[in-house]
Amino acid sequence: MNLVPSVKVHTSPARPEEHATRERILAASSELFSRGGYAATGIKAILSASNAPYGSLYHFFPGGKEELGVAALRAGGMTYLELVAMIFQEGGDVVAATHNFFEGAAAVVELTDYADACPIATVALEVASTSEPMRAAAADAFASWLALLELRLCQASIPEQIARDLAVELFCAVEGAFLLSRTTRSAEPLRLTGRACVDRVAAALQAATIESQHD
Amino acid sequence: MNLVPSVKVHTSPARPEEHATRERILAASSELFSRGGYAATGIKAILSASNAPYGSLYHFFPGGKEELGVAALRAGGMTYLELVAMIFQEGGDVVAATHNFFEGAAAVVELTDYADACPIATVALEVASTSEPMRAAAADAFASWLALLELRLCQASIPEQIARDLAVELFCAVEGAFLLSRTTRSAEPLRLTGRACVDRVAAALQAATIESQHD
DNA sequence: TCGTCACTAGATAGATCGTTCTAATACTAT
DNA sequence: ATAGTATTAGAACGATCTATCTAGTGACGA
Repeated sequence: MNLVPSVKVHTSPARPEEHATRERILAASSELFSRGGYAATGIKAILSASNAPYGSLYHFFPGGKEELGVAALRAGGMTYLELVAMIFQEGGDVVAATHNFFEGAAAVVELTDYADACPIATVALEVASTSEPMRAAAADAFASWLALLELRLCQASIPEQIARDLAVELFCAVEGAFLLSRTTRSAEPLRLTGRACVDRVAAALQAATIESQHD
Repeated sequence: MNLVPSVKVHTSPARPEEHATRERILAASSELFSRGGYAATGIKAILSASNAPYGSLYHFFPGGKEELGVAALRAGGMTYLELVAMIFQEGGDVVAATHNFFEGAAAVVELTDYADACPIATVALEVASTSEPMRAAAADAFASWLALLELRLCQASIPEQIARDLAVELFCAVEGAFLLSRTTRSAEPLRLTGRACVDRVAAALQAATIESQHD
């Protein structure tokens, strides 16, 4: 008996999320959905982009296109959550992080010819009134971003209630700027609202600091 | 010869935009596109919603669905421009107008069960990278709103450069809040960002007023 | 060695898509 | 009355959509 794993590892189901084909389908879906929307992106386009056959898709996603849409929203939500976590590091400077976030977003939008912005927004608006599972998945993704942002602002000594509101305001500013930037094919709205958001975070931070001196 | 128009007026081509069927198709398109998106809305759904046959659609919109999409974006842009003009009246209080705008939007979103928000945003994100005519139509609509908003802020004695930036910030806040409200099925984001925007307009107004006293 | 299971592969079905087509109807102007 | 134009009406077409189905492959355990 050979206790040592064989030379060829192949697709080992040891780790639950190691299915290469599944990941390829998911990555292609997330990208294509976020760019052209859910309804406009066909199954065939996803399969050819991920080099996978029909069989694999319905093997990994028995629920069909809608299950794939939910999974893609979740994947996009996780990816962006990690991006936010990367930029808004624990104990870091939230003002600088806000600046870096908007600058990074503006750079990405320009580099991708105004195609890649928010991985959720396009689909979220599309399905908000027509697919409850997908709407809920999008809402979960948004909520996870807001929760992390609120946490970081709190950790920067901003009061919880103000931090919560500020997180929503930053989110809305980013999403609105994404919309305007993609539509006008210009990164200026992102940079402009970025500067405004930096000012607001700085003001909230200063207000919180001054307030704490009164104690 | 009868110089007086006959009793029955019928569909008189005297006025260029009097085609009832055309208007019905356009209204249905604008509504359905803005709710479910461009790709997900079929021609048949539009025709049955507007009680019109195929023949009429391709008679009034020879360019097919894409021309209809462009026209719907233009129509939605005009409708919203009139709404902004209604709320931000010339010589009116821009702070109160900002408040009214967000409150009105929140009320509409709630009344329509989170279906009707921005008539442009969903389609704009969908087609930004795939249909240049529609992308341009959406950009034109956005630009017209921003221009009017900037004008009203200027007329309220806010310096032009600040007014321009503030208009973009307000736009982004509204659009982001629309996205979040529709996705989470709650009007709270709209009211929250509304309060923040009111504060910012008030601050810009006060700063402008104080600045003018130095002269 | 054989059976089992996970996955691959793509043909096929049935529905729906956007568009075009012919024909009929209504109204205007002469 | 008649010709001409605008509009209506929906059948029909080819393309494409999502989903299902059968068959085949390769790895692993008994």
